[in-house]
Amino acid sequence: MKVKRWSALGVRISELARQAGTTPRALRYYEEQGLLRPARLASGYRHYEPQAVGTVRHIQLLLSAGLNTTAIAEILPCIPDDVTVLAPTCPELLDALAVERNRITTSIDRLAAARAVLDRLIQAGSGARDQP
DNA sequence: CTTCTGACA
DNA sequence: TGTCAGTA
Repeated sequence: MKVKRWSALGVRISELARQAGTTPRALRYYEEQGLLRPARLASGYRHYEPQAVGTVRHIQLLLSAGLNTTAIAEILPCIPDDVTVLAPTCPELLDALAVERNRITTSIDRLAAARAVLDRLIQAGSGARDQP
């Protein structure tokens, strides 16, 4: 069996990006934000462990949930490397998540208010459109 | 050829 | 986030 025994436990940035469905640019950004801490090869290239794929997916999920990188940096360490589905590990995590939930609720309220303004504008102008 | 850092839009 | 430059 001719396996690539030298990198059997890790991949370089392009590979991880491919496996996680993202770009090398994003992975470097995550690291800059303290979300990833890849090892470095003698060449200076970043070296990611196999479980990094899961970590990146967690990051993307949290990002899509509206959390900023700072919040994710605090939450990530509460998630086991091998976990498949996101599940609370630390009790403090629940409080942090509640804070984020409130942040999202506030955003929704602001957007709803903005939509209400547009609704009024649209209704006020609907008559002028028929008889220009 | 791939990646790295820094930088610009 | 994409992309370019100049390297290693």
